[in-house]
Amino acid sequence: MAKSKNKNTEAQILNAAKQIFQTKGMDGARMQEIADKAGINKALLHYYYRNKQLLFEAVFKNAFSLLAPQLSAVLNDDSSIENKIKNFTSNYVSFIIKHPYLPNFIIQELNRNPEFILKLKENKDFPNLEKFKIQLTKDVSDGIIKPISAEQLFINILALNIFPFVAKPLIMAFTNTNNKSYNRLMENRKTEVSNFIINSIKHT
Amino acid sequence: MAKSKNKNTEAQILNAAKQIFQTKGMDGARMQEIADKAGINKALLHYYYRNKQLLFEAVFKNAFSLLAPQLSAVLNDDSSIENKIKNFTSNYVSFIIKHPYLPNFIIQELNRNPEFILKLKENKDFPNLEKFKIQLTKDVSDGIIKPISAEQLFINILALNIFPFVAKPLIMAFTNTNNKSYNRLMENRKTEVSNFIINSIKHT
DNA sequence: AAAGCGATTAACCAAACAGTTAAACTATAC
DNA sequence: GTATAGTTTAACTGTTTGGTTAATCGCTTT
Repeated sequence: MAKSKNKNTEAQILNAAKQIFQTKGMDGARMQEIADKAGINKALLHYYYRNKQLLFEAVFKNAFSLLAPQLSAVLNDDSSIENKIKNFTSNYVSFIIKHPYLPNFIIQELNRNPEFILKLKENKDFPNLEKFKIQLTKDVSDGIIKPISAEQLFINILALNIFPFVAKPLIMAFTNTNNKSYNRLMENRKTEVSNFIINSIKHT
Repeated sequence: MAKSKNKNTEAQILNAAKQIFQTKGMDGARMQEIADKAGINKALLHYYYRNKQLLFEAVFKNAFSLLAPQLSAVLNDDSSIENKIKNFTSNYVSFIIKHPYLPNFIIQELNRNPEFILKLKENKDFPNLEKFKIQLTKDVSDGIIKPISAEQLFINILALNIFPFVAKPLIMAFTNTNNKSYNRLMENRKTEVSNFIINSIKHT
């Protein structure tokens, strides 16, 4: 515990920073608290990451790089629209359990600083709707799926999956659930949501 | 401008505080900035609201008291489920245009401090699902609506309506839209979303 | 063994910040 | 007009915070 130092310090910092930033946000986070959680001196934070802003950006980019592949997977694999929706919906809940603060963190910080996303868009792995759009247009003209724009459908998929986690405290209050029963609700959504979407768009 | 003082000072403070807190959050807001926006001395803030926390709570409760009736209206009026969904969906967009930062503010601050909602739940105007639940159960057993739990349907309605505003910067990036074209998308959702929901739940 | 060098620390600094104080201003009542 | 009470301000205070500095530690090289 005392001797395992040096090269993994950077990772320990990033990990501690992740926890603090994701729960408290940029403004609520304290460099001292991050240092404490990493078990190091505060000056060492500045040694590895010059200042708070750079440390924050490292955390943010790392967080986004976890979320983006989840979305790109839906948009770019070769299965049917129906399967894409089913897979994404069931996978997303499992993903969130591993990273409960992530979507809220990303949304909150992008609202605080919307220009930030421009940097992310330059990345070639940034989720892109083109393929999904072509596939959907074809399914619509083939009469498999009722007319709907790719953008609207994509927004609906994201909304139905992500929102319940982002607005968890609010929804818990409205539905009078505790943590346990809320998780049961979310577990049910793995199939509930995809059925809801497919019911809506599939031609009968 | 110089002489209209005294009794409306409190309102001016609350209004300035609203703008600052709702855009920057509790942690990002500065008492000095609120005082500047209200055009008064910082000490006067503490004269009317003893400290930052109390000023924040006044703003938060005020914000929530604007949102809650929007939801209670859907849940408690006497029209059909279908009409409720239609009305809420078209009204909500208009509501947001007047209060663009409101849903995000509430969600963000409740995540920061989930116990806060307990105070709000004591209020008798707090949105309640009971009536909606009874109505939906009846419609389901009458074969008008496909089986779905009131909680899940309610979550879906909220998600589809609120999420696009909460996650605006993110969705703008994914859909490659600017402010103008994004607003057009939102405008379309006034009918798009209610059709999407009704298509999904209505028995054919 | 000592020179060299990256990693780590304790102590420090200046700016930012929430909150306080005591005085000044303003209106109304006597 | 002056006493009174509520309102507003300038100046101040104590603390928190991001960031810096200079010294020390520990490892490798020679």
